[in-house]
Amino acid sequence: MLRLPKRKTKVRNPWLPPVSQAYNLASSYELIPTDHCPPPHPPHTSLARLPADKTYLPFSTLASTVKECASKKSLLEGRLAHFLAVWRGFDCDRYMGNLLIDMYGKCGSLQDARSTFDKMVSRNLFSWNILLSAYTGCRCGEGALELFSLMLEQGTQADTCTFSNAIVASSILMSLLEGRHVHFAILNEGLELDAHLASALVSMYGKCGSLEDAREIFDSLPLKDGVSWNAMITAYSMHGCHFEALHLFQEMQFHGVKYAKVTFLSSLGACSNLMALLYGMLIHAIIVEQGFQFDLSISTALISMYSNCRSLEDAQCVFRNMSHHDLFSWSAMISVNAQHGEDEAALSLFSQMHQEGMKPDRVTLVSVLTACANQAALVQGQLIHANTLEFGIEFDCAIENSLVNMYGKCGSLSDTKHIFDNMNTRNVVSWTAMIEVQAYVGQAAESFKLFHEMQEENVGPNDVTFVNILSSCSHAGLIEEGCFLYKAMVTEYNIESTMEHYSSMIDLFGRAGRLAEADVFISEMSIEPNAVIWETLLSACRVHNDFDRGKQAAERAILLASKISSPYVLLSNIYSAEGKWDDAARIWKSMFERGTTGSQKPEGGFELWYD
DNA sequence: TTAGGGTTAG
Repeated sequence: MLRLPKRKTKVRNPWLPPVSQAYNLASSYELIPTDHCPPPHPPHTSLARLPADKTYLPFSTLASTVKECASKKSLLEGRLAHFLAVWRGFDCDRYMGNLLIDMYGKCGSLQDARSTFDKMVSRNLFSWNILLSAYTGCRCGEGALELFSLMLEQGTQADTCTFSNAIVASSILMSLLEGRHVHFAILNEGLELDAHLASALVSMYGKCGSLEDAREIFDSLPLKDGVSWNAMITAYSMHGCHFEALHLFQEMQFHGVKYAKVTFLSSLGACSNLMALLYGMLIHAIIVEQGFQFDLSISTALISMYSNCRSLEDAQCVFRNMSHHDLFSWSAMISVNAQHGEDEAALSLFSQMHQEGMKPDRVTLVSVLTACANQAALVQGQLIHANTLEFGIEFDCAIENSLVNMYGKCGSLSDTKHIFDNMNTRNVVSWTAMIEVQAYVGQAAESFKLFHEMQEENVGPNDVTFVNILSSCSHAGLIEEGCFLYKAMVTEYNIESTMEHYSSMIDLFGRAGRLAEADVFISEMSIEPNAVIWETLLSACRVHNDFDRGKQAAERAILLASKISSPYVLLSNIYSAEGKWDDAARIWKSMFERGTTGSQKPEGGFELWYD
């Protein structure tokens, strides 16, 4: 690490008395715990292995060592350099003190940074600013704002760097009030916004939910750099304004601003949310053009984007083309496969990951347990359950929820109950998973009991809880209870009906043969019914021999999803039941003519880009 | 000589 001048005299042992004295001195500065004896040999660092004359290092060499330790985030060597600075008496120097505070901050040791600052004989604006950025760097917003107030109290004049840090501290705390106070102070000082300060303000207002303020500052900037653009794009994506985020992405190119990794990650997130496959592919092309395609986090974001845009094949292609995989990309691909119903592939990826020596974390386990649940792969699920602690993962609510789901779907009710009953904390997902299991095995009474118990324990039901409880009513033929709960969901719990709720209600009426009521329910839906709704009605019509209504439902279902085979089959069954064999044959023929299901994507692929 | 903004992926 250090480049030292060669010494002519040989020093036998560098750790003789003078160093011990320095060590004690360092201990008195709380650099080294006082109960720690001086080491018989120097600590194992590259700095310590250097010749003895390191104890007589010139100031400039020590200063650059401290800087290097800061950039390498090497706390141990940084401490040693501090120790040597104390020994040489350089620690009283303000410049050295500032460097040391910065080093400790960058190495994440806020306590050391603070104690070095507190022991400084003389401080300047740099010292305050460096300590402030140490606080914000360690995401300690409260400490940073306290220091900011202390600084103003002591009459130190703040500059743009100080304010910039105070703004960052407010956004760490997500405190719009604090942020506005600091902004007001900046205006009061009459300071001009530089790029740093402006981006910090844009980001703070964005994080605190005041997009108008963020945009106003962004628009007022005469010269915007990449960071300002990224701050604004991130603000939009954070608040679901995905169109605006993508619009800025385009504008950025128009203004000739260079894209950065962050830009790609947030814009890919926007494409994911909008399910904008074509736009996502366009961004993928730019990523490849600018050489970002080998970045692990960008590749993982691409996998996620393609998966959300329902293009599993493209997600797999990105994964295949990665030079190596980290925990994030493995977990993403396992989760993507599980989400697309490719549970066997998810399990095989998990074992491949294991073979390659990659240890899973809790997120991986949650995904792989979902795959086990969907596959009803009890043995594999049990194996993963048994190895959880061995993977170094402690049981928490999320893992236990996945286990409840897995054992439930695998039909092992006693294991499900055992896990559920022994959980330390149960959230809405835990209760909902348990209600689903009971609904699945047809125990409506049990699911109602759980529904009441969860509320007694102050856990409110969510939209998914209602999907399961309604499905439980439907399976048990409890029409009135189902209608009552649906009404309560909308009026008392203020939960908006989703397509799943509507589908459950149609199923509820349909199973009971109350087809006219189901029809009325569909006509009163607040959203346009999709193919699943019509198909649910169609199956009920087939069971209860209401052929005319069934034909109408089938027509609607086919109109909305012409490539799904089930409505054709059901309609042809209706015609067969009526003895209309020609019509039945006509439907079969049109089903084959129209082809099968599959996602549509533009011609050509990007496999070639990676060659 | 020393400091500051965007942290996004499962």
